[in-house]
Amino acid sequence: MNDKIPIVFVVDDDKAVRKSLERLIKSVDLTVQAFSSAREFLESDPSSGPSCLVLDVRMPGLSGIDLQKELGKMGYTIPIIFITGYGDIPMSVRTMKRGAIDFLTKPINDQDLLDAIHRAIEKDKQTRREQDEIGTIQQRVDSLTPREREVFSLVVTGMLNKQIAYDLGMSEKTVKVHRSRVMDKMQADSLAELVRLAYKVGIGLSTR
Amino acid sequence: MNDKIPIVFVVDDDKAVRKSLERLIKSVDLTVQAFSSAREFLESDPSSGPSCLVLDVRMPGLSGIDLQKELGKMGYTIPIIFITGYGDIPMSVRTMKRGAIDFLTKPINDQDLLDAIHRAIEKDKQTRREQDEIGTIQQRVDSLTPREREVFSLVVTGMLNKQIAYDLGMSEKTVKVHRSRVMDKMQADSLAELVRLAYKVGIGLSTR
DNA sequence: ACCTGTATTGCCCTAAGATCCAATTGCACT
DNA sequence: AGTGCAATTGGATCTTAGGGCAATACAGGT
Repeated sequence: MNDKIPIVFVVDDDKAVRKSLERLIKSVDLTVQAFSSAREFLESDPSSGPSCLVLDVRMPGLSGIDLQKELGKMGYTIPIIFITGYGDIPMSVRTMKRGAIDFLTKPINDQDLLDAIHRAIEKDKQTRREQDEIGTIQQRVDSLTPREREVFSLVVTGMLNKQIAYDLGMSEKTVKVHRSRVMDKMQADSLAELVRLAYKVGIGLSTR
Repeated sequence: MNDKIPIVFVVDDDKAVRKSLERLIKSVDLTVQAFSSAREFLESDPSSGPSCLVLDVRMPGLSGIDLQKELGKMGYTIPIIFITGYGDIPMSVRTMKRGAIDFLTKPINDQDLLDAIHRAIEKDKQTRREQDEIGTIQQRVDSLTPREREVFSLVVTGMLNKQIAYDLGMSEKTVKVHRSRVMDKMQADSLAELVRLAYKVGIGLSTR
């Protein structure tokens, strides 16, 4: 997934600006896909590879700010670089607080934009790496039966089979069986590994 | 440590502004300490309790921006809220990218500032909690002998005593002794706990 | 009625970890 | 020379974990 070619999305209602940005971005061998409205971007397929979004703040219909909020609500984490001709400080600060990578004012300095794009893509790659990893782990957790999950969460807190058995009202042997299946399904070859996996998906933290 | 009374530091060269900010902040039962220059703040004792910094961007001598950079270099993580009468977008964005909590323009809206202060203090509390925790763990790690540390880092990757012994060229018995001491010194009562501790100080991650 | 998946438990055996006691070696510091 | 710490190893014992084999029980779906 991470070895795909990065894509830079551009959303700006001004055709001349889009053309100019596309040229600039292509000049450093990045792939570009431009949209003339936020709506259009929202209706496109989300990228499966590393990407970022160069977004005009001010547009008719859904503004860049609105789009950022919308993507946030939807759980999208694509890094955003704002560009604008008519911004003010409170606006730039709000977007930065919401996680924007950068907020550039026109006239845009080409190098600043390209730097921001590269930072954004690196960040997206990192985010995707992490999300891929927890996604894989979560799938394994999902494959556990309810009982296995219970045993799992107690095992990773460091409890002995004996204690787990008492807690869940079952025999020690049963715990062992579940425990063994958990190790199998989670593809962990040691308790240490299992604890690490649990940590990443936030299991067994209730005891702290 | 975290139960101490929060302190709000104010750094502004304008006496009238300082007075006004002090009044505002005291009105919500927070403790304030004001400085008239960045230098003065830098030479004061760092706060041991939760705190934040309300900082004027523009000042004679070391500016607010400079102070932020300086604190960054020194590894200080105190949350900063900038206030300014003469700012521009690039400046606000740079400070936000460097981690500022907020960037407010004059005339300052009282409620906005108080909200930012509360966010900042909450964030500082959280940071301190985390740093306290890893500090405690690190102390324990430091109390380990070199050999114990080696065994430690291999144990938390899930290796068996037998394998560790082979890797380090010692007998299995010796590994057990070190392992036992590690558990003692780290105050871990289970392997799971030990792995968690290691994770927090970044030990045993080289294998991933 | 039959099959599958899940949950459960017993018995037995092996491997691994935890503890206690005891002893040797090497190094740095006094 | 003597002390103290770190590293090392052996032996004996006890507790845990893990796996194999077998069996029972129950719920759902075909």
